[in-house]
Amino acid sequence: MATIRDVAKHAGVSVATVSRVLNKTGYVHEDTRKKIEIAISELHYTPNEVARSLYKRKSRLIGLLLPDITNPFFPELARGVEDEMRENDFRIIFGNSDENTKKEKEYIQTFVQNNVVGVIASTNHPDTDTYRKLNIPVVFLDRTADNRPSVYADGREGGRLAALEMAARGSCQITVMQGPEHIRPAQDRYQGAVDELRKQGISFNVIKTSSFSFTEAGIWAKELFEYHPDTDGVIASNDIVATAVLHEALRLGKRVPEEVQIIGFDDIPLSSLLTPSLTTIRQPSYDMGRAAAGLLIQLIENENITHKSIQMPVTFTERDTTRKVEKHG
Amino acid sequence: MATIRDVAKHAGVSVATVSRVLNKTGYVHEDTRKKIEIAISELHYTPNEVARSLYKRKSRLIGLLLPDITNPFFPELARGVEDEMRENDFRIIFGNSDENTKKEKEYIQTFVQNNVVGVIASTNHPDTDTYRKLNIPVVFLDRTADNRPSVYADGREGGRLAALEMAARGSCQITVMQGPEHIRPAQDRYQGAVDELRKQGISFNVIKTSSFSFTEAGIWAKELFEYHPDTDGVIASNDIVATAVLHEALRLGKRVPEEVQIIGFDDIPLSSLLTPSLTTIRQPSYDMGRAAAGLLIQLIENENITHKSIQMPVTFTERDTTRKVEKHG
DNA sequence: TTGTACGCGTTATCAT
DNA sequence: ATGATAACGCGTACAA
Repeated sequence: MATIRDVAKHAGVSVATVSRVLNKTGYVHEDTRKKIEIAISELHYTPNEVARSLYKRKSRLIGLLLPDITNPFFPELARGVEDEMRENDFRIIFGNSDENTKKEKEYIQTFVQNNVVGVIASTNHPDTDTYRKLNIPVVFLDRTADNRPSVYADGREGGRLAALEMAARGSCQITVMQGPEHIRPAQDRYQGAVDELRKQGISFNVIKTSSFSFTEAGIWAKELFEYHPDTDGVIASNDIVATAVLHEALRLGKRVPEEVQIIGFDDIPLSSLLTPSLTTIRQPSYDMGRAAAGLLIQLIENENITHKSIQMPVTFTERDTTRKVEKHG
Repeated sequence: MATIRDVAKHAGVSVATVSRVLNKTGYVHEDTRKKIEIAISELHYTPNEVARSLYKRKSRLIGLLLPDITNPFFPELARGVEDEMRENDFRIIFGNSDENTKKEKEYIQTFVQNNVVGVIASTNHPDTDTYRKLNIPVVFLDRTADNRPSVYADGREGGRLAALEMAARGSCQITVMQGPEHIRPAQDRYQGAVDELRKQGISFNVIKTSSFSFTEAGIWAKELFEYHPDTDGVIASNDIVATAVLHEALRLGKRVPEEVQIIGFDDIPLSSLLTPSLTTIRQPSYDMGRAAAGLLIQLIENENITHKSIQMPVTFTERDTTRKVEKHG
């Protein structure tokens, strides 16, 4: 790899001058600029980001920490982050935390060791030293932290919407699936749904689920129809669980949506390809990723910005696991 | 952030000695080691990876370039790569190429600028200067390159298997979906299926598809049943397309697998949750990711290794979009 | 066993 | 308008 020195020698100037044209800083004669540009292209020179980063004590790298890219909700987020970052010439060091505090810490540490200029994290423990003592900007994505920049969807409203629409479509033996306790957005959804159901005086059952994994989803689904066989409406904690519930309902010979209605949460890409296609509360995941990246960039470029958070709207996305209804409301 | 100098001062020794204990190199008295270790932990010192990388001209970073993390096949690969890399203390700079040569080039360039020690790439153009002129190890993942280290599944055998099993289950009006022309593994599968079908003297139709995107998959599916309404067996180019075909078949009131059998390719996580669940040719994606990472690490640590490639086995994964059959063969 | 000093490739300051 | 040079934080000869 050619260095700035090689370029300088090749062009017959000093490294300082080369540096000036590279960074468009200070004055440099048009002719020498030309010479230098020629030298650069002849030697295929590209600046060493590492040396740059060492001197300036900041890189063009950001850290992205997600629970598990294998969960279909996260690739959308990641892609949003990536696109926005790429357009602004930032690159991403990526890690999966598995919601494991130790892994989180390790990743955050190596992020810092690599001089990242900012971090986007989806964590259940934003209020720990791991993040609090970080002296670079952090944006929390999907999971919120009070008083810290974050981007998340309105889970409560989502839960409310799900309950509202399900009730409007005539289910009266509703089972609400309560997502993992340690995942705040899951609890928000749950609360939103429960509040609305109570408000409407509709009785309901609850099934607790402790993860969002594909393999376990099937278990909760079985449990649901075993404990509450008369269920005629399921508000699932997310689309993965909803998919498992749909699968199980059909396996049991129940007609969907005639006998059982199902509403998911997230709107992952495959939801629309299921049969029947899944009615769900949509989160704008890709846009959330982009928004988080945009916010982080602001924070990076403008230290003293008011710590703002962005709550994204959710939308009831009607498909075929719910019955049609006349315009209501 | 504390530097090695701070530690040295704090411990009353020189930076060289501190460096020695950090890297476990050379001799250092037990007592001074103790002092230094105390200083390190008191100052919460962690070495600056950037300075290290600059000096050694190599980092602990590798570049991972995938077409699109939003395609459900890739998260598995990525996760495999990540797990193996993390266990070996490497971190990952990640990018999506969208199979776009320009983005690829840009990413590879910044990978180099950041001193990555190796690259894992899933590209359709491995035989370009972008990769050929790279003087760090590269492993091609999923997409092969002749004579260069790569990890990929046996697509041809997969196609053959699909045709074999479909024929054994009595479909005789088979439609084969031919994946995107520029994606080699897609063509391998296709060829494998076609060869077997020809060998068995079974007639078949072909539907060409030019992408693996969710949105377009539905279009090919519609096309399929429009052009070849008498199809009683579909060999899809991957699980996404298969899912769309299943969706469309059911929408048209066809019974699956009684009237139409469907076999996908990949075995993405949701395949088993569809109703009926999808029979498919499984690629061990996660293991492929791990294998690629493992191979890359070997290449990094041992320059002069014989350029080996790893072909992973595919397996017929029988579920409910194909009919049951007595043990055959 | 430990310390001094140089170099990794840049940028920025200060002369010229 | 341009050049010499001191940092940035670390690792390693070489000297002590």
